[in-house]
Amino acid sequence: MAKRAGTGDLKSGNILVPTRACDDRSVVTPYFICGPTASGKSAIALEMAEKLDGEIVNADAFQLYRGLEIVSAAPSALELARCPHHLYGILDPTESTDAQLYVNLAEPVITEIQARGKTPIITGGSGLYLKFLTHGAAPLPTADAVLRAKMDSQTLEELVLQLIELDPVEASRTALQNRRFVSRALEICILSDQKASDLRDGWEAKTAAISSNLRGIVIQRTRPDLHSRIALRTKTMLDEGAMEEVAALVDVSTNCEKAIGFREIRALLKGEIDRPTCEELINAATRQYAKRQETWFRRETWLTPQVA
RNA sequence: GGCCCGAUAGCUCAGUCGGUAGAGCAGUGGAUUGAAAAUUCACGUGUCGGCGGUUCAAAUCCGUCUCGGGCCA
Repeated sequence: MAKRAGTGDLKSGNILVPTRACDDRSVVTPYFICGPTASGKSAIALEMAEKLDGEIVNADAFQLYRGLEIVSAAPSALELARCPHHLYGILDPTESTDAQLYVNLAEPVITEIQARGKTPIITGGSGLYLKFLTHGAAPLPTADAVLRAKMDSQTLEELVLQLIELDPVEASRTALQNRRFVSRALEICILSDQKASDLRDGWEAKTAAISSNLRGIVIQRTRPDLHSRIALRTKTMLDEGAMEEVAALVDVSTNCEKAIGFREIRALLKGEIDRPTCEELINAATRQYAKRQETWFRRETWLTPQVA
């Protein structure tokens, strides 16, 4: 395992690449394949796996789930057979997950692949998960379900006032209209009994140098191309069992039920909407998601754009 | 053929007493460190169906034509 010097208490994001200092050639640098949904990451990942003698590691928040294969557009059995795949269908739909949990799952898998002398091909579109994996997590307390439930019952204004009182600096940096961001900042203050602004402060500087040692691509397509691929995929999903899949998912975590298509297909199953409406709702949600992903990956300048 | 209703942003529609128009959705751009397929911010010029007319001024009133939808023949 290569440990980067000078990253201090960074828990992760520093074990994946050889350090420049020792230039450890025995560690195989992972290869990242990113891009918006429906851009064709899986196909390229398979190609790369064959070219680089690699194994594929999932970086998609919803393909982690078992029983959500069709809706989450996970690799098919045929694709899975072409090379070793990791972290697909490993969570129960009743479970929740988060970025740190993902890293905890992914890091051992990646180092193990490296230990076998194979190339980890990390592919997926969950920007935050990838960011945690590549750049590590700030030393912050983990989410607390009880506290979150309590905060969910408060108005945004109440939360904002509390944050301003506990940590005015963090409040000034936070988008105060964004309930998620406000409650997370507040949660950090309450759980750690420290200021979120202090805890987050040094972190960004520490991660600044990491990008230069990462390698990977971000797949780019024109919007019309991407939109037509999305429409085709939605149609295929619905034609090939997405309704049965959702019907079978009775007990799901609130996390899991946020999968695009889940609510829409449930409404279709209940007869609240018709098939064309369902398809269009899924398409629109997917297009919007793809746009957000493009915005996210645009900032990951270490990724080499690859026009598909 | 006669009568009635409608025609306004890509879509669905609002628009008061005449003062040249604005919502939702879609779309575009941004943010983003433990819910992220989440959450959130910003962005609205369009022959107001066409042509005439009245008026200082027409999406708005009048006439007429076109296209929908309905009712009566």
